Order: sequence, then C-alpha cells, then structure tokens
Amino acid sequence: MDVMADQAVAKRARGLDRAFEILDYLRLRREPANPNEIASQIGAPRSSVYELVGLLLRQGILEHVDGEGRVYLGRKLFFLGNAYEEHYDFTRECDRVLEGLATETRETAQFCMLDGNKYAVVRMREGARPFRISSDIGRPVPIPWTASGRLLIADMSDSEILDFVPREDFRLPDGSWLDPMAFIGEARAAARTGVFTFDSIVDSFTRCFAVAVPGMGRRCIATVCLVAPRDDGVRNHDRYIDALKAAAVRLGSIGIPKP
Amino acid sequence: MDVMADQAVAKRARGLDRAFEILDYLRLRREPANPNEIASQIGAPRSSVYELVGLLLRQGILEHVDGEGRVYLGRKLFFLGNAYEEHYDFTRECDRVLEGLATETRETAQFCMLDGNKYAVVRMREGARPFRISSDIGRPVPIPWTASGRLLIADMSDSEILDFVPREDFRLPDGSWLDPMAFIGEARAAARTGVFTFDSIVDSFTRCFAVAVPGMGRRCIATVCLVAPRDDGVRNHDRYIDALKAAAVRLGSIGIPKP
DNA sequence: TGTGCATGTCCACAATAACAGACATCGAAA
DNA sequence: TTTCGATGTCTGTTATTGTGGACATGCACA
Repeated sequence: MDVMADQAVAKRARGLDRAFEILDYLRLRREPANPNEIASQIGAPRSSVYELVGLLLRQGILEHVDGEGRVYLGRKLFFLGNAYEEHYDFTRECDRVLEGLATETRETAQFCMLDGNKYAVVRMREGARPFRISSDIGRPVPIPWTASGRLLIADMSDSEILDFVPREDFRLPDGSWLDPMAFIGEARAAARTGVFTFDSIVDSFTRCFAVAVPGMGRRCIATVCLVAPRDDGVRNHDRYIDALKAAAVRLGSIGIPKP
Repeated sequence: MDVMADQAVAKRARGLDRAFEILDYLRLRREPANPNEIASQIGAPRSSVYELVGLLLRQGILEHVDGEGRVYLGRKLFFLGNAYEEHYDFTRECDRVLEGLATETRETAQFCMLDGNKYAVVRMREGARPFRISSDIGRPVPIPWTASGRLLIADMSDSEILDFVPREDFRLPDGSWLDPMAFIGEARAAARTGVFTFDSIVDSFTRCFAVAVPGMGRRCIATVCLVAPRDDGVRNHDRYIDALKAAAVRLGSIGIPKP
C-alpha cells in the first residue's frame, strides 16, 4: 500500500543477480577487493554481500587472495571459461587468423563481439611495432564508441537499436553527443558493405578498420578489426580492408556462437 | 513439526547453489542440454531449473545454442575465466615450463591442482609421440586415483584428509578399495621427497611422475607431472624426475594462487 | 582519551523465490 | 485414432532469504 505506486520501491535484488554483479565488479576492477568495498562500490547492502561472498567462496567461484579479507575471481571460473572456449573452439582458428593479420599488416588485430549491450574485444594479437597498441580483453565499451559497433547491430531495426543501446552510451568520451539517428545512419551504410572505418573516437591517434564476420544466418555476429596509427591507416587503407575481408571469410566458415 | 527430526527433510536448495550445479553439470557434460534434461540429471525441480536457466541466459552466463531449447556455457564465463587467468598470470610461465618439459622428455606434461576436493589438470602440453596421451583440462578426478593427489594434500593432518576426500573416492576405477590409511602413508612418504611415481591406476599402460610445486608457505600447492608409457617411464625414471624437479623450481618462484 | 571510519558478525522480519503440481503442446509409437 | 513421454508455461503456497540495522572490533588521528 503505497501512495507512489510507480516509484521504484527499493526492490529487493535477487541473490543470483547480485552475485554476478559482484563477479562483474571484480572482473572490471581487475583487482581483489574486500566485501565491504564491493558492497559500497556496487551499491548493495553489506550484509547481503558478505553472505554472497561466503557462498561464492564455498563454490570456488571466488577465492581468498590476501592474508585476509580480500577476494578475487576463483579457479572454478577459469575451468568454466575453459570449457566454453573448448566447446566453441573458434578461438584456435581465430588466433591463427589474427596472427596472420598482425604479421601481414604489422598492426594490432582484434576479434570483437557483443557482450550484452556493450562491445568487447574477445581475442587480440598485437602488431609488430615498437609502440604497440592494445586493449583489454573483455572490457565492455559502449557500442557507439567503436567502429565494430556499427556492424554488430546490423540486424536490428532502428527501434531495437535505440532500445538496446543505453542512452548514455551515445555520450562520447570527449563529452560530445552522438545523435543516435546519425549512428544508425552510419550503421546502415556499414551494413551494406560489411566494412566500417574511422578515426577512433576514444583517442586521437588511431584509425580503426572493422569488417563484419557473418554467420548463423546473420549479417554480423562478430568483427575482425585492425587498429593502426592514423597516418599508416590512411596510407594502407585498401590493403588493410582486403586483408580483413579475407580474414572475415576464413572466420565466417567456422562455428562462432551467436551473440 | 516432524517425527524424524534428524532426517534430511527435502531441503529447499538455494538458487545460487542450484545455478552453479547447472553450470558444473554442463561443464562436465561438455555438451549443451535443455532445461528439462538438466533438471532430471541433477535431480532438481523442473520449474526451478527453467527459472534459473532463464536468469543465467539473461546474464550471458548461459547461451542458447540450438535452434531452440538447448543451452550451454556462455561468453560471460569466458570473460570471467579470462580475467582470472590474467590476474594470476602464472599460465604464461606455466605453459613455457610445460613446453620445455614436453620437448625435453617427449612425454605429456601437465600442471595440476586441486579443484575443491578433487584433482584436476589445469594446463597440459602433449608429448611428441605418434600416439599421444592426454587428459581433459579441468575434469575433476578423485584425488586417490592420481600420483599428484598424494602430494596435493601434503599439508593436511590425517583427519583433515579423511574429512576432505570423499569416502567413495577411495574406490578405484577397477572396483578395488584403496585403504585410506595406506593412501595417507603414501602421501606422507611422498611429502618428504616432494616426488611420487607409480603405474597409473586409472589405466594399464601409463606411468605417472609427479613433483610438488611449493608456494605460499605450503609444501605443495600444485604439481607438475609427466605421463609416460610404462616402459619408457621405467627406463627414464631418473631423467624425468630431474626434469620435473627443475620445472617445479621454476614454477615455485612465480605467483600461483593458493588452492 | 575520545572520535571517527573501516571492517566483520549477528539478528528479526517482510518480501519473495523455490517448489509442487496442474496445464498445454507436440511428435512418435501403438 | 489414442497413448505416451518429452517439452515448456503458469500458477499458489510456504520456507527461505535479502535486508536494515544493531553490535563489536581495531586502527588512525586529534
């Protein structure tokens, strides 16, 4: 019985969801933390977090790392991830393809997919340069910030895209606002050719080349990308695109799980 | 109000525990399954499993794999496992060491640890033979069945060991019964030298060599092993042990997470 | 010595999640 | 055709659990 019925009434979170919030927090933090800190960072009740951390420790999903208190992702996650990797063993072929791309172009090659409603690098091979360019594996990045992002949402309708991509992800790292319809326009154009290239909007010195990897009856379930210094990128545009297209063909024929 | 108070009264399982039961079931099965089948195999109520599978799908922890119904481990597990691997990046050095062992001895080299109260191969490098010997990564095996098992429980007291190792794990694959005290005796002897060698009891043609990797103030947090055909094993015993000891020294100096 | 903050434990209670079981399909076998 | 099993959905009920908050430390600093 509440006067403000539509107000969010401090809903109780489900244990499972909280648990995976904890895991994701640790994953993104990439460093151990104690339950107290986890609770305050993810905005969850301390008592809940203490209980859940206890359960996850018992399961081997988390591990004590310190003398005391601090916990981090546990070995069982490693085993589970391993089983995933083995089942969809596209990773082997994928690494071979990236290896070929990286040696051929001397640029950093990446294999990217969606992770929920974000973009993430799944596999990477750094280029053969004195100063190498690289990204974190698995770190979620707003879709509109990336070249691949234009391709990965190719099969959605306009309204699906607008529902799928969080509103705030159209705010670019430099603070400027990317009009969602402009983004969709770029995505539509990219979908036609299966290629998208631009000067990266997450920094000021790289140029990104993304090519769609089709599969499972969809136009783009993943992308292969090159990340190059801008001048090299401009100079070698055609060569890079050709290399990526060949790589995408190779990757398109192996079994990649659908996003 | 129950007449039989000490009887297990069909306890309701916790969602989190059920969820990880599901994940482990899929991991060990190493193949997709539909919720119905999962429920019957792990002995859980169908309605619960359907709900949990739904939640895990939303989290990206499970993925639909089929046209319909069947699910398997999802990409998020891959990312989580990746973060674990990166944090404890002993895997890199570990692989190098195993590579060295495998080329030097031409036998299959393994890096093993405890997974809960079981033994599991964490990394492996197959030997350079026409017929290679290998194991599944991450598959839990009863501790008493393995050479490494003798070493991995080195720091426990007798009663801790008896509590830790499930009673039924002393039943060997050939049906014979390994006396727990005999096992402990072997373990104590092995702990003194840090070495254990025997003709494998899980098959009839291999000989196993295990050497303890100490760390974190404990005598054995992991093992390095060679799995060889019996005749080769006998012939090269000393050479293999020496190689393993050198490998263990290298591994002991890198940061390995405690079990 | 007192004050404040960070850490961890414990408890009681409402909210709700796990469960049993009914129901609805669908395809294959009889 | 009926029957059966396998699959998935939807309830209502009740045992459980997530939560707020009290309590207990211990440490740093004034």
